Amino acid sequence: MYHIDQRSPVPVYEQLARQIERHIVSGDLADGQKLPSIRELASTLRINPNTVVKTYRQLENEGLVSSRKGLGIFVSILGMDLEGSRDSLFAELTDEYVRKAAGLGMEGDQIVQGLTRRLKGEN
Amino acid sequence: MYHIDQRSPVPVYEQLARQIERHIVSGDLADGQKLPSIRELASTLRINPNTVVKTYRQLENEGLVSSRKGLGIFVSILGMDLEGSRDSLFAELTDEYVRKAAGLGMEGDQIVQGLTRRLKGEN
Amino acid sequence: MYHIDQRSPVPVYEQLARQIERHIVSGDLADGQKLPSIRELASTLRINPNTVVKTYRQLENEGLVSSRKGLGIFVSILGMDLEGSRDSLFAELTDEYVRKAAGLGMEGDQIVQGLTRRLKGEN
Amino acid sequence: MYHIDQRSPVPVYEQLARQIERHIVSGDLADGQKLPSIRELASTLRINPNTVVKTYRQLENEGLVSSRKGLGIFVSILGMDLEGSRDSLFAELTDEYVRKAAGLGMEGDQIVQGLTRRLKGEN
DNA sequence: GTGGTCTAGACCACC
DNA sequence: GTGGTCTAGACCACA
Repeated sequence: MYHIDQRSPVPVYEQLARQIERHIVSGDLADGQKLPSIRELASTLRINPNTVVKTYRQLENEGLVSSRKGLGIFVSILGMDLEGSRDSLFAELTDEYVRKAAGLGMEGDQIVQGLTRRLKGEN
Repeated sequence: MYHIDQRSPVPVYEQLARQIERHIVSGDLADGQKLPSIRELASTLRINPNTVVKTYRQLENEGLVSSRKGLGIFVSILGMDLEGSRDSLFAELTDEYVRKAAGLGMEGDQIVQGLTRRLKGEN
Repeated sequence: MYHIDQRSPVPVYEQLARQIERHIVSGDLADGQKLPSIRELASTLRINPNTVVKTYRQLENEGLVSSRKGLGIFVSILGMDLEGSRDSLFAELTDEYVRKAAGLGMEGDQIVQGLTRRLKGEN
Repeated sequence: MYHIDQRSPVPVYEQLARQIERHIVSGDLADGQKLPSIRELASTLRINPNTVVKTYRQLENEGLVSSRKGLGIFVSILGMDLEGSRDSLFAELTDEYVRKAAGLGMEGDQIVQGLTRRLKGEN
């Protein structure tokens, strides 16, 4: 479900938070839905439970989830502009992608073509 | 010339190495060309010379540059498949991009459309 | 356990890496075994922790060890041809030895005899 | 004639000095014999003339050669115990060899056997 | 506690 | 001037 790269310099809790954030913003995780328990998620991803705690705390600080003692962690996005957030995150992703591809000497059309080909599984 | 984000979790020496790598692989820095001296680059980027040393050492381990005492650091890509490296790096970038966008609930066509729109500056 | 010659032109971190490499390749340090912590080894050898970091980093680049944050550095030689590495290292040592002895005017038999005598402690 | 490893941490002038020392001690270079001129040796080995100067100066400090202005550098080993020096240098070489091989888990007999095999070109 | 990064500043070898 | 090594000491992330 989630993909963790232990060797990445990006902290594990950060990688996880960003992935969950995308799932929430995409609507994949609906409002009010319960997230996996800390122990369960830690066990599944083979990471330290403390790391999951940190992830959930961060998401809570960002106002994406809220914890209810004894019950668990729940998606909590009342009144949030989901579509706006999604577009904003996608714009960030895209800019980073274009910037790095530009560093490889590629320009607009080439990037689009390269992406299209890759999506078709041609290379 | 190079852009360092001090707040990124990616180490400074790694950010720098990846940017120089792209410049080399893109052909922007030709074989045999001299890179900026350690002290000069450190001064320009306002980072410690040791950090630049670490960057150059990493590039040397990757076989992209070679250092000559008293002379400097030079691009050294004899017998390297530049085009292959470029394609490989682009494929990595693209896969990461697609994976993250997929987390936002987007599929192939939507991603291409979103990228195209962004490149046209429509949003 | 390890012996560092501060006056040698060979960098301290390199001396240490080569000695640990031999211990690993010889099987003295088994796969998965934990190496001494950076601070501990630095303290024992009376060198700066950063120097040990450099040693461990080099061994990691060579694929002999792998580090896990908060846990330590571990021997990691999955799928490595240990015996081949050992033979290769021994061949290097031997060639260097023979080359230098040849510079002293000694030939095959004399070298073997000299070595044998020295091993017996006769001189 | 002489073999220089530019990537070695051992300074070039030191590598060269040790090789010439061995040639002198072995009798290969007899007393009074003229060494190659600085420019000639530098040109042959493709190193900086200053480096050869440093080598010759070091050998002079060790009392193995003496320079005569306008004439050149000459082997000068009057009254030296050549055989003793040779044995001493060989003992050093051998001890270093045995120590490193021991680090690979090899003991006396194995080392002798390995050396013999290598000399016969069997591996 | 662990490893990892970064800074500051020193000294060395080579050109 | 160049790169290379080492020390000292600080701060961070992870377990």
